[in-house]
Amino acid sequence: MKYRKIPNETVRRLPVYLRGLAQLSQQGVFSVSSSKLADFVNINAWQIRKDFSYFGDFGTRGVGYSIERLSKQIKKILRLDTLHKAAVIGAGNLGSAVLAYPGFRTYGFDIAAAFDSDPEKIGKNINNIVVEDVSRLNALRKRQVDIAIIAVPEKAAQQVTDSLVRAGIKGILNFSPKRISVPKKVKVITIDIASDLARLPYYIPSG
Amino acid sequence: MKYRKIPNETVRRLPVYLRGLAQLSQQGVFSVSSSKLADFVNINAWQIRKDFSYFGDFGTRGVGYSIERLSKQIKKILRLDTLHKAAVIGAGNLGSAVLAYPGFRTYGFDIAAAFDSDPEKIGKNINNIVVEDVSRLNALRKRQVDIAIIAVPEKAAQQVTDSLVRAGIKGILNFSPKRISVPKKVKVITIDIASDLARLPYYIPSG
DNA sequence: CTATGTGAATTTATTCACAGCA
DNA sequence: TGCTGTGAATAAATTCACATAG
Repeated sequence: MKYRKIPNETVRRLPVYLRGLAQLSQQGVFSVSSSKLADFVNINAWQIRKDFSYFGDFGTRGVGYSIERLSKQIKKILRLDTLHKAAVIGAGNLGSAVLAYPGFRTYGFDIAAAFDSDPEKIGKNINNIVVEDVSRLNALRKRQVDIAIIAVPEKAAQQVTDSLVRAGIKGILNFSPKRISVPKKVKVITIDIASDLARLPYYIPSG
Repeated sequence: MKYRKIPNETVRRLPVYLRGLAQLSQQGVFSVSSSKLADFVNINAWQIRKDFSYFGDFGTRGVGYSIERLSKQIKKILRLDTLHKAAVIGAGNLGSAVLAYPGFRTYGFDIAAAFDSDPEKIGKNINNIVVEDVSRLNALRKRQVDIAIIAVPEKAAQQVTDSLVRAGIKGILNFSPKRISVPKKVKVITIDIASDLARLPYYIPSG
């Protein structure tokens, strides 16, 4: 293997592989070929092999990949081998859903705190987490939280973002459709639910 | 303009333009140039012009684009000019959040029904919609619902999908991380929240 | 003989640079 | 002059095909 820039699309697929491997592992399987994994996660076998090849030789020719070894490698690449603490900002419907969402455990995240500005919500216990006042966001640095999930109304998004940046947050999962500005050292990944829904009709044959 | 295949990525951006235009319109603006819109939605001006050029000549040289005209065109392309009724399957945390999500109105969707299998939830009123028994999914065809949003636990996803397909659903927004199989006439767009969170640490400098 | 790993070919998407119209 | 629309150039990602290792 020699060095090549890793495509963004490859990085996007790695978590999918990781989850597939976790499921296979739970089924008691120890080894898998690229074509088996392909069926399982619905991505072509050659794509899988190409993706892995950017990082090194993970498999054994004629045999396949060791699920444990491969999972460890992917976790390492994605930096999921160290614990990441995350905070949820906004304890409304979406924020509560995120707090209760079981899917994050798979990747080893610790959802460690929740914040809101509404006095009605502050102090409430959601899924074993007590909602704190959003004015205390600056304490996140000392609590070693480096990831934030923004689930606040659109108009509050930028202000919250600014506070998060000041609190030393390094990565943001943003559910607000509003573009948010951050210094370039901070990585933002946006999930724009309404836009995704909005392109569905395009693919639906009319009539 | 001459015919060219429309890139998927272009389709992905159209809803973003549409929302930007709606916001500008609300600010009382009637006309916008590609570079103004570029600032607003955070996409390059040349990208915007190229995207529009796939569909025809929307602008006026030297002037820019009429916001009303352009919005209408994009809605037509995305088939958002006809009403689409959508149903939410799963009235848990995520489903409830979706039911209450204000962002769909922007694109003219009518969230018309909600379903769950849990007797505790059936009959509950969430955001003015009464949760129905999931066994009644087959009535969706006659109610002219053509889009479904799946917010059920992973293990129920495929079964629910099969029912939806039988009920004549044409498009699915899928929040379940499990791959779901559908006949190819049905379009699925998946939002995989956990995977998106999982690639954040990759972009965060270690240490 | 099987399944990986990877150059090369192809396809897709982005970026540029500027001709052409208002 | 200002801003669109678009070929051509570049870059990125996917797909192929096969040499190579176990």
